[in-house]
Amino acid sequence: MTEDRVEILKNELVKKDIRPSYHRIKVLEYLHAHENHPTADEIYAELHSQIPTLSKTTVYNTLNSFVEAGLARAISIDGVERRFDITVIDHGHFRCDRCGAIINFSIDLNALAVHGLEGFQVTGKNVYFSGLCPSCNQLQIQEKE
Amino acid sequence: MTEDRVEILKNELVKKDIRPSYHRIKVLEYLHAHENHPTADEIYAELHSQIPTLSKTTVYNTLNSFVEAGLARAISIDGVERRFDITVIDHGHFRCDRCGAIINFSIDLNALAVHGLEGFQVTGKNVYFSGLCPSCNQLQIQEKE
DNA sequence: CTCTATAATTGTATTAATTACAAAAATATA
DNA sequence: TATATTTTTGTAATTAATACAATTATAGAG
Ligand SMILES: [Mn+2]
Ligand SMILES: [Mn+2]
Ligand SMILES: [Zn+2]
Ligand SMILES: [Zn+2]
Repeated sequence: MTEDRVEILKNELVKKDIRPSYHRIKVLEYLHAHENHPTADEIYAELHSQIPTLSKTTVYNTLNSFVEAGLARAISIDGVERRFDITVIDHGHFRCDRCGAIINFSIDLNALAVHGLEGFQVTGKNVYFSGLCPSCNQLQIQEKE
Repeated sequence: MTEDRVEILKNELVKKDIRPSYHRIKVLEYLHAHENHPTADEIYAELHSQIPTLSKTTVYNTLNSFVEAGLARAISIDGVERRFDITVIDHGHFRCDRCGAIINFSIDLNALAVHGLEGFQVTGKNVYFSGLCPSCNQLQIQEKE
């Protein structure tokens, strides 16, 4: 990890009024390096192997503060565990029912016609699709033969 | 509960290949009477007061079988607990960050332009919005004064 | 109707994600 | 340097949901 890379991460935190502690930088770095929607536990497992003193509570606290500050977003597509995503711009999430993979897709939410939310202040939008990813779809077809 | 009402509920279950046991009819009846997206625990609490022998496991089993059969849908908008909805036709869900109310809204999902899911088989679609409902929005404004 | 196989239900134990909280360590400020 | 504040730790608690074996109810055969 180069010095200026750390500076960029620090700056990202400071801009959101989050003090750039060592652990917070590490969590943020992890999120940038793993955009496949990791769980808190996956983040902890990886970072704990590098930083043996790291506590799981710190990982949870850090992730929650990131979400609250709008630096990351939490997605709860399967209802079992929350996952974290450093990409906060609007996009949808597809979850494969078979292999569990979570894949981004692009959507134009502004084009979505909505009725019944007159007078509501909408601040968050999540679109979750589910089904079978291409490879699992193939496997499913082969099994039926 | 009139006799023919029970017959209609029974028929609804049989059509989905679910045997119409007493408990299952009661859970289905509850879902029709409470379309405000109850949790498994809320359903259990109410039915348990009428049927003291009812087990929570039965409520969970029943709800899961309803979802699997496409008779109801599960929504996990807050990431904490699953909620159940007897309305399976496409609609979005708004959750108020302040009072926790979950409100339906109508959407035209077919009009939603999606890119990045070529080759995927999409079988489920969920749209979750969040923010402030009209009354909570008013309260929020008043507090800031 | 009686017997038996199958399905449904119960109740308890267990799992697992997340939070609560107080003590300890680190950091910033005077 | 001394003190106040923030961060982190570690453990305990919470809680939604599932696992599973025992019990009860139901349906079909004879
Ligand atoms: Mn994403
Ligand atoms: Mn609904
Ligand atoms: Zn897959
Ligand atoms: Zn509200």
